[in-house]
Amino acid sequence: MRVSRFFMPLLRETPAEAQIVSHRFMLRAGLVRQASAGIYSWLPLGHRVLRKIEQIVREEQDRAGAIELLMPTLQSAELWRESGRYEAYGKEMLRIKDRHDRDLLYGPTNEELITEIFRSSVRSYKDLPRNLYHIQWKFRDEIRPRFGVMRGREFLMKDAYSFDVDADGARKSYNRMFVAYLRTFARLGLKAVPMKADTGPIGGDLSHEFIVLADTGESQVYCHRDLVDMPVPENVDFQGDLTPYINQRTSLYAATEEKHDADAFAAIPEDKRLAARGIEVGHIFYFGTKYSKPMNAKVAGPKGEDVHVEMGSYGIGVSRLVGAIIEASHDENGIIWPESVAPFRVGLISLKADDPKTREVCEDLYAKLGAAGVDVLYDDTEERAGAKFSTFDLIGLPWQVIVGPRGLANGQVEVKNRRTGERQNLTPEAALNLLTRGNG
RNA sequence: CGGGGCGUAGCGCAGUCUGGUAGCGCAUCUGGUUUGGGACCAGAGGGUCGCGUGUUCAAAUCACGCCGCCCCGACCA
Repeated sequence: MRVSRFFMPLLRETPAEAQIVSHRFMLRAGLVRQASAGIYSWLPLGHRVLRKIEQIVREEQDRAGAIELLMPTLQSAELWRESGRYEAYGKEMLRIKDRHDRDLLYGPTNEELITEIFRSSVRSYKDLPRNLYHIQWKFRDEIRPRFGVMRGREFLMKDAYSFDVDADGARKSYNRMFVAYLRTFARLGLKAVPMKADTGPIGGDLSHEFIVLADTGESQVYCHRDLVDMPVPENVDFQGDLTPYINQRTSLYAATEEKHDADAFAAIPEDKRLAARGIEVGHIFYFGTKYSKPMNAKVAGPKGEDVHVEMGSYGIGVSRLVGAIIEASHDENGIIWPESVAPFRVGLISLKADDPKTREVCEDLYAKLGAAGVDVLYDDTEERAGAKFSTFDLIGLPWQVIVGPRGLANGQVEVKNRRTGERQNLTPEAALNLLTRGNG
């Protein structure tokens, strides 16, 4: 993509409403624009990041055996009356009437709808287990939206729902999501710690929140320090026994404030105690028959008896993750994207767009990087060099290739790593080689 | 929803107390000089002062009502 043809409205000054660093950078770098309180338009740069996160989430859900579908944003109130939550949910739920005066709602979550889909189609325990998920916009009419996309009213969420014939199976489904989440957050460049959590209005007796540690986090959390850098399971057999991965983590203390046990925390060796702020990026629940009973979701068991299915639900805040990643990865100059979610992998900066030699080298690199499958944002404008440097540091692409007459006099371009600040002077061929390595 | 604050050009703000017909910086456009870390000079464009009602010869400024947004608290992926 050429900057001269892209749509990337940057702000040089920070809008007054942005209080935390991720919100400031998201506005300044042109990732989002607020449409109204807690509701955002995603501009091209932000949209690319959102899609990349979504894709990683999708791949790890699929790997763990979950199956994607797509449910609507608007739901009929009828189903919610069945579960009793139409009354219970309160003002957080946005209620709408259609032209026939029928009650609709903008879904804050989808347990009722997925249960309806399941109960109308599945009859036998032989069709279990199943885990169905979708990635869809949700709306919760927060009393006070804040922190940009971290606490919006409209947000993109991955929510999965598991169905099992018994509690033992449900526990296995829960464990599969637990491990899938560890892998997902690691791929997003985050250190997320699973913590014992409050189940809230969704209910149930087994629940973990996945917390990214950040000073601006909304939750107070307590855990054993070793959990933070614990390596992520590789080459997982999701059909096999996952309990060792779970036990490894749940045997160490980790809890959010609601579930905090001061005595258990004090039992941790002092140098391993960690009390910190955190951002909740995922939440998994096992809630048994909470919805299958009132909504009568049953299958025939092995002996021909009717059993209410055992369910769990598993959320990841996709749009919130954009903010969380920035909170966890930035410096004073701007965002530092992990390679896996960067809107472009490489920024190609022409320092003198009207110099024939500079342009020739840039165009050649742009074409060859593109041909090698590398996402490149090529600044071909006639802006001044300093402005371009500031822009690219702000938008945080992992690599910058800086091309100008001064370097080309020695046959070299400069490759800068955004995270480390490390610079190398290389021939254009060597730069190309470096940036296409390991990029299929 | 309770408490506090803000709404004036795309962004950041001054002007409001003490009414007199709107200004600064950045951004934008034109011309010129520049050109490796947010250039300089000259000129230009851009504002129903959030909306409505009222007071007044006259309202960004005063009064009342409404709307929007932000911050602190209780709730949440």
